[in-house]
Amino acid sequence: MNLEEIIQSAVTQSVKTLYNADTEISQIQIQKTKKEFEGDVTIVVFPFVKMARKSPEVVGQEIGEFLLAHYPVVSAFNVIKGFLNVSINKSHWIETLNAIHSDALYGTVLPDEAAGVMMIEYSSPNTNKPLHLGHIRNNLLGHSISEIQKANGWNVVKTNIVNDRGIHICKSMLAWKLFGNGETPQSSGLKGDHLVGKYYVIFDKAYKAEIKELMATGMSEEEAKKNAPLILDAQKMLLAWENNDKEVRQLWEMMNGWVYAGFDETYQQMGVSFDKIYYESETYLTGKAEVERGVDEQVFYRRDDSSVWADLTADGLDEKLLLRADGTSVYMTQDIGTAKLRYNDFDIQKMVYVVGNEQNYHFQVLSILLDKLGFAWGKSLVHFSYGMVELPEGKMKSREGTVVDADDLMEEMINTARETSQELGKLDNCTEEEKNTIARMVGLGALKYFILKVDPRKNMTFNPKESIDFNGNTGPFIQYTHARIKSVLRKATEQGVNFGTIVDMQLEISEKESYLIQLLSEFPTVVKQAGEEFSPALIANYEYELVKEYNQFYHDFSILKEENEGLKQFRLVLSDSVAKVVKSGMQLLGIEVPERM
RNA sequence: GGUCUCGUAGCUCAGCUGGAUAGAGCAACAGCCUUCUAAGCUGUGGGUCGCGCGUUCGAAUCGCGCCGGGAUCACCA
Repeated sequence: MNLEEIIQSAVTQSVKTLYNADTEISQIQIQKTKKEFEGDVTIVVFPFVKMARKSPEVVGQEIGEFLLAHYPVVSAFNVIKGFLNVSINKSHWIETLNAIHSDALYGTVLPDEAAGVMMIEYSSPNTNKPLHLGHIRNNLLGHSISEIQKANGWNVVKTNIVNDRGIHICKSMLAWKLFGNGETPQSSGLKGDHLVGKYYVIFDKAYKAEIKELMATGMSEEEAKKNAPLILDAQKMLLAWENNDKEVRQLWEMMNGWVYAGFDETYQQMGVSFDKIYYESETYLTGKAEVERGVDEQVFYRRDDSSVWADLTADGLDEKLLLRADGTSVYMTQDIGTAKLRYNDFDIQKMVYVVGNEQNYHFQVLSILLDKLGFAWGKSLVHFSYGMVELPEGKMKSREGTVVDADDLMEEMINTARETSQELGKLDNCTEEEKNTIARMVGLGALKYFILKVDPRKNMTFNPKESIDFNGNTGPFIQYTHARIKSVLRKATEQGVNFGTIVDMQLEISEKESYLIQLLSEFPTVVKQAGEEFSPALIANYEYELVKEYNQFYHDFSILKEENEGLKQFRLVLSDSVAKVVKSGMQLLGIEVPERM
């Protein structure tokens, strides 16, 4: 029984004995005592006032006395207004710390035989341009959520669907063919995805110029857009691709190859990975076949022009196109095909799509369609819908060149971390290699924490002019605390100090110390909640609070210089436990923590 | 226009399954390194929780209505 359960049953018993009334669990509200009051946990007494027919103060007093008399974990209490503040026996906290310290996997649940597969799709890039800040949020959330669900006992399969076909990639291909002069990543030194992105931009410029020219001859904008030679050529190329034209396919494979090499580098730097990657070029045909099956089974219908539709009016939605009249597939078709392949490949119990909130409607529809097609998890698929990353001026726009490039940003962060370390002279005794490793950890830690600490559902603002902080509520602050603790533990080892289980349950520990244990004891609940709510932000904010408290403790108390041997060992165990929870919490965020910094 | 979503300090964000005087960080100002890492600690100032009504012993939190921002309602992905 954990503390909350103990208190719950204690309160139930008190109310029964004192007022002869039954209480439901939901009526017993237990919260952490606010800092300005004495005590560890607070019981809200208002719900019992009616049963007792006495004032809140009296009820609080009576329950408090009962608890104190009958439950040894309770060491004191006070009542303020309708709040019963209860102090918990120090020995309970020491026992709790011992339990935490001896549990190597503290806070995480290993998947057992019965645990199902949770497939998590994230990243899902197009192959026509490099990754940007929006993708960073997606990737970090996807990776973190995967780690969190693993910690909650799921067998997680991380997946990625690469949108490698379609008109967008043909645009880059065409521009490269026309204007590229055979440029390659090798010849130019450009990262493959950036090189392809460059030609996507070149296409767009040339295309716009053509539109302008056509409009000068009196054509309307709409017509010009449809009739510009470049777009017509791109469409021709797409058709050739679909018809397996050898030359087009070769060019496509070459340029996509460049992009994948580039993406791999970015993913590696970001620290994200996938267990299974799908490509739309390999799934869209399956999608078409599934849609045809839907027609056969009469869950979809075909119109006179031979386009295929799903009628979702019964579900309160519209009719949705699934195949065009010319038989080509749309976005939805591909997602159905991908789902089918995944269904065949894995025994999926829960499917999670990490995709921006602009696609809420799409996933609402997809869920219904998959359900109609008989996928067990269709109805319960999770669209982990996250908000956009915006600039102070609003949305990032590639046309206006305000897109924040993922590679650039990461590099910038790492450089800043390196400079900061240098200024502070922190790593003077380290090798170049160690310095680089730490700069990378810290720079990326700052970026990742900055993004993950905010509620994923909300839009967030990134100001490129203000660099991401390294002080305060930041990743480096948390990493720094870990490094600090590790430093103390190293010194303890050097001095031959051993610390393990605390045997003296009567140690005089401070409020700050017992509060730290209380915080540590919340970690498993936070991990569970983060899993249920799909929120890395809960972990991030928890980590911050823990570390903030620890730093106060660190400032106010001596550890190695403490003369009382029992206390010294207690503080080492406490510090070690904080470091452990900091590390595993950060690991759930995909952030590494250094031994020194 | 329909649907969804957000609005908390100058800025970035917590708190939202109703509970005490609404919290952090940044920025500003004032302190703390002969002591385990000062990327730290302490203090000061800073709020009509968008507005109004309702439910309640109690509302930033729940409901309704406004106002303001965003998303979406494609034979785009």
